[in-house]
Parts: sequence; structure tokens; C-alpha cells
Amino acid sequence: MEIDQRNTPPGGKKREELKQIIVVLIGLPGSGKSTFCEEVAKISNRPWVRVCQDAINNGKSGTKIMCLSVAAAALEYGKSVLIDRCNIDKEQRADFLKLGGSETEKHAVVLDLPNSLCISRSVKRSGHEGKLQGGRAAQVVNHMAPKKELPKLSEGFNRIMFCYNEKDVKEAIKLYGSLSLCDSLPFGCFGQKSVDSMVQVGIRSFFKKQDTSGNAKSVPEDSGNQGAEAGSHTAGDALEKKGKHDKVDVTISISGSTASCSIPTLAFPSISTADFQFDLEKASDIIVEQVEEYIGRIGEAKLVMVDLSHGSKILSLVKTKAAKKNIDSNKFSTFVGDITQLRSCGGLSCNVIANPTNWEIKPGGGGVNAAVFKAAGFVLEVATKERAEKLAAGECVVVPLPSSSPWFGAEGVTHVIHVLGPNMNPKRPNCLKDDYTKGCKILREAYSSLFEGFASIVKPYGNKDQNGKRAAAYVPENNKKTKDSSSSLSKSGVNNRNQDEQGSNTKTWNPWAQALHKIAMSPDSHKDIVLEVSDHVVVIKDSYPKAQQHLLVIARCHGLDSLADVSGEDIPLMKEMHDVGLKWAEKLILENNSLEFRLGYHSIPSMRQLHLHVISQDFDSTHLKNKKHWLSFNTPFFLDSVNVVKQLEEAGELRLGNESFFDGVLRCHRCLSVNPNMPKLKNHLRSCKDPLTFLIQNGYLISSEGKYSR
DNA sequence: GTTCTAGAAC
DNA sequence: GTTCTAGAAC
Repeated sequence: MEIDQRNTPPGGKKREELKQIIVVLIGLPGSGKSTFCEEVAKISNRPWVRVCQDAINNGKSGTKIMCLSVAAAALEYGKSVLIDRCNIDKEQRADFLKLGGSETEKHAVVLDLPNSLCISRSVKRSGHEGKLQGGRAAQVVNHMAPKKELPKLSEGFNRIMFCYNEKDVKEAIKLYGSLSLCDSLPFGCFGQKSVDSMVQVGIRSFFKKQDTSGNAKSVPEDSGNQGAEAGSHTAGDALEKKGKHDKVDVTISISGSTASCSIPTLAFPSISTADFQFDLEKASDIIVEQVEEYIGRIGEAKLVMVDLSHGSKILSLVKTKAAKKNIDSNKFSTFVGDITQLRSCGGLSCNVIANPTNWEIKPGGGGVNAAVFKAAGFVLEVATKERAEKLAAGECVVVPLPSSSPWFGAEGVTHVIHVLGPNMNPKRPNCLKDDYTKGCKILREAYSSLFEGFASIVKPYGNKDQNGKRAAAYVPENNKKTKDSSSSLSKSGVNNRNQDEQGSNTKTWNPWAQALHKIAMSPDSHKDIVLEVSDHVVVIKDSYPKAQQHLLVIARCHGLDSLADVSGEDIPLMKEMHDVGLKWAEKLILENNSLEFRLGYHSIPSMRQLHLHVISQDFDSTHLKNKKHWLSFNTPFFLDSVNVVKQLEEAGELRLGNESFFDGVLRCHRCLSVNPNMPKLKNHLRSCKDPLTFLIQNGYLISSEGKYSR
């Protein structure tokens, strides 16, 4: 035992000023418990006492009773205590939790490192206090490992922190080492991989302390927090409000606020403006801009922005800016209330709830995230895990809420959309510092992604109005689990933006793939790159042209992401796109009569929103870099516009190419010679002057030599 | 879709 | 040693 004598004995210091903590280390031999204690003691200003069973008996191994006795004495002396023994099951830990008074905080730090690592460390070490090293150590670890029982809050811990690797351990050391005499840490479970006890209590008092204590030291980043946005809405708040604050303010009138859930409604809090400290003015601009963009796309569905606090600045800013833009208050409103109890306490039926989560999409961190996971129950964690393991900033995942969730019955919630916003808080992971260029971009993506997710739930199902646009119609929630097997599915399985749970055209679109879609939906916001805009199409120059001239004719119709969405009824639109492309090709040929053009579509585009390529056949461009670039324009993966229209007219459907064409050889489109690699092909293309016989014969080429027929 | 880069190919 | 590809990350 090592007693720190820096502190005064009982009576010498007022006990009220201290926050005494018992930290029960839990871990196999070799998991790093002793190192943890030594490191914490080394960097800490707090008087820690390490109670180590391996050395408690005059440097030799002692008993549990001895540990309890020494720990009790240390607490009497106003110290905080680190219990350095394995404590692998509930029974071994129970007596330590009885020590100290009601003011003493009981923490567990679980060093759940891989058994193999513990064995390897134990075997290799020398001079171990308990003489557990060499071959015997491996035996002991193997014997002990199956008996390991992870701690739960219900055992009596205020806080449990799980560490699974050295990085986690380092963070925990930093956290505990930086606690001064009066500091405390948020209560609850932090960092647990799989849980059955992940409940966070008392975090409200932690945030209150942060606000009110003038000398409170900022608490270091919590590994269990994982960047979760705390917000003004805490789990504690949610608990306290229950049964107390039934009254809520509707800051903009909501038509039919007590309406049945037949009108789909998304309730969303402000993303990133709470714990992630995003600038409120900038955030409110983005919220209103995104609401304006999406409000016309969700049919009769509604958006409601929710904040727990009266006098919320962000709510007020959004409300004012939305009013200035004349956004229909029947479609978009703000609401003061508890997002977890909108129907029961606020009379507001919202079937979809947005949750500003952390990158691991896990409970914790306080704020809305903690409250949502708590209210929706463990089934939400399970349902979430089936859909996604993690999120990148700007992404979201739509999770149908199982009917077994208490939220489903009590609040009528059918879906939760987890969304991760940008973090500007240096105390949280992945801080953007003051880079608001990036921050605004990500926040815009986050809202766009969220609203796309909502739109996918109230998805349009094929109905088109007279403008050719698909009218949104609410389809009752569908809990059918569908797994997207499309090649574009991100590795994490995250559904970005457009989650379509119906039909064979299911495809998810990453944030980077949304650029054309955004241009098509709001060409006015992209005037610098738009060459032409009409009711049905937008023409732009490809940002990364693969030839001297490379334009895109983008359809403006909702619900037409790619050729996979096209059917016979789209023939007029396809013809219009072709005519516009032809017009531009002819215009460019007038400027340079050596150009030859081909018009066509990629069978499986990378970018969302149906677009026609108008590309000159020189393929002279620095942006033509890899095999896929070439093959996507020079194999049947590229479908000529005339042929697409013809197929639609004759068969009513399309035969699309697939990505197997990307395995092909690099054949010159003129002389048909095969080239070993891209640099050599590009070099060859500069000198090959053979005619494009195949294209001419099929009527696919537009050149000064002859007219193109449709 | 692009960029970056490790490692394969030359 | 340089060139090129392919996969990861965005």
C-alpha cells in the first residue's frame, strides 16, 4: 500500500469540499491495473491511495480483508482509493462498495483487454509484486477468464468505464489523473461495447455543476461519451419532467398538432449546437435553408424542430428566419418540449424522431441521444446495430422502431433517424476547431441526410403529377428488415440519405454522391456552374471532365436517381434530355468541328440523379485516370441515349450493364488495340486517328460529318 | 465520384 | 528505383 501523505488528517480539512472516490479496478492479471494506478497517481493532484492485494502484506500478497481494512482507513483520511485487484465477479466487488459514506462515489474501471494480451504481458513480466509471471501466469489467466463478470450499475456503482484497448486505458488514466480534489465525473456506463445495463443517471447534475461551479475544472473528454452531443436536454431532465411539466409551448402554431399519426411528422432537435458548440447563427441559416429545400418534397408530411428549453435561442432564430422566408407554418414549426414525450406530454404526434447521436451510435453522453435511447429502450440499440455500427459526420441511419419498444406504443414513434453532426468542441472527438467552411458543409449534409431519410419513409410511390414529379404519399411504416446488397452500400452498412426499403431499385447514396441531386433540386443555388435550366433538366459541365468536352444533362424529376428507376412513362423526359444534349453537342461542334460526341448513361452511376453524359470522344483529359473511367465510357456499361429510348419504347424496360465490365481490357475505341495500362492507353489515344466505325454504324456518333438521328 | 497511398509490378 | 493499380477514406 502506498499512502499519500500530502493531505491533512481527519478534521484538518473540511470533508464537504472533497469528492472522495473509490475506484474498483476490474481486470485479469496483465490487463494493466497496477500501471493504471501508478500512472493516475503520478499525474494526479488528488491524494490517491492504491490498495494492492499483491503487495499489501509488507510487499507480499495479502488478503481481501486486509484490502478492505486499508481502504477504509484511507477513506477516513480523506483519500480517494484505487482498489488494485482483479475483482472479476460481483461477489468480489460487493464489500468494497459498502465502504465510505453516501457521499463517496463508487466507480468501476473495467480493463477488458484481450485475454491473449493479458497472458502475453503476464508471462513476460518480471518482478511482479504477486510473483505471478512466467508459465504459471498463463494458467491463472486462462483459469480466471471464464469467470469474468462485467459490473453493472445495479451493483452499486455510480459510474462504470469500460476499456477495451490501450487507447481506452490511456484516456481513462488521463481522465482520472486530471481530477482535482473537488472534481467529479458523470455517472453512468461509458464505453461499453455490448450492454444490458447501459443506463445513464445523474448526468444532469454534472452539467449543472459545470455551469454553476466557478472553480470547477473542466472534465476531460470522456471515452464513454464518444462525442455524443449533450444538448440542453439531458436524460435527467427527461426523467424529471415526467408527470410534472405536461404543459408545452407551441411557438408556431401547428395545424392539427394533436392530429393522429396519419400525417407523418419528423421531430428533430438542433444538430451540433449544444455540446458540439456549433455557432447558432450559422446553424439556424442552414436549418432554414434545408427545411426550405425539403419541405416541398415530403407531400403532406411535416417537420417540427424541438427544443426542451423555454427561450431557446436556436429555436427563436430558426422561427424568425423561417417566417422571413415565408416557410409554410403548416408544414414546418418549432416546439418547446421533451422530444421523448411529444405525444404524451405535448399532444404532438411525431412518428419519426431524429436523434443527434455519437459516431458509435451508442447511448451515453447525455443530451437528446441519452434520452432517446433510454425512452426507446434496449430494442432500439439492437435495431440500430442491425443497420449500422457507426456514422461519419454528416451521415444518418434510419432505424424502424420495433413495436416492442415502449416508445412505439406510448408515443407512436415508428422510426428513429440517428444523425451525426459536425463537432466544434475541442473536448469532443473529431473537433473541426474553427473550420466553419467544413463545419457548415457537414451540418448541411447532416440535415440534408436527415430529411432525405425522412423523405424515404414517406416515400413517393410512383405517382407523378403533371410536371412529371413524383408526388409524395405517406406509406404506413414498414418494419420489414431489408438489407441493401448494392455495391454502393458503404462498408459500415450505413444508409445515407435515401433509404429505400421497397422494390429492387434499392440503393444508398453516400454524401459525396449527392452533388448532382442537389443541383437538380436547387439550380438557383448553383448558378455559377449551371449552363442551362428548364422545368425538367439542368445542364452543367462535368466537374471532372473525362474529355475535352464533357457535359451532364441532369433530370430534375424527384425519384429518378438512375436508369434503374426509369420506366416507359419516362420516355418523354428521356427524349427531352436527349434533345438538350444533342443541342449542346452541336453547339460545341460549331465551336470546334474536330469534336465528335456520344450521348449516353452509365448503367450504374456513382452520382445520384439521372444524368445524361454528353462527352467528346477524344478522351483527352487529365481527369481520365483509371481503368474504371475508361471502361465506364467504352464498354456496354455505357448505354447510348438513342438505344435507351428505343429499348423503353419497344420493351418498356431497360437492360442495364453491370460492373463486370470493369474487369475488361483497355481497348482503344478507334483501332480496337489493347493497351497494357492507362498511361499507355492515353498515350495511344493522342495519336490514333482511326474512325469510330462502331459508333458511326450504329448511329451513336454526333460529328460535323453527319447528323445524329433519334 | 475524388484523393491518397501502400504495395505490386516492372 | 519508378510506375501503376487498387483499396480505403472521404
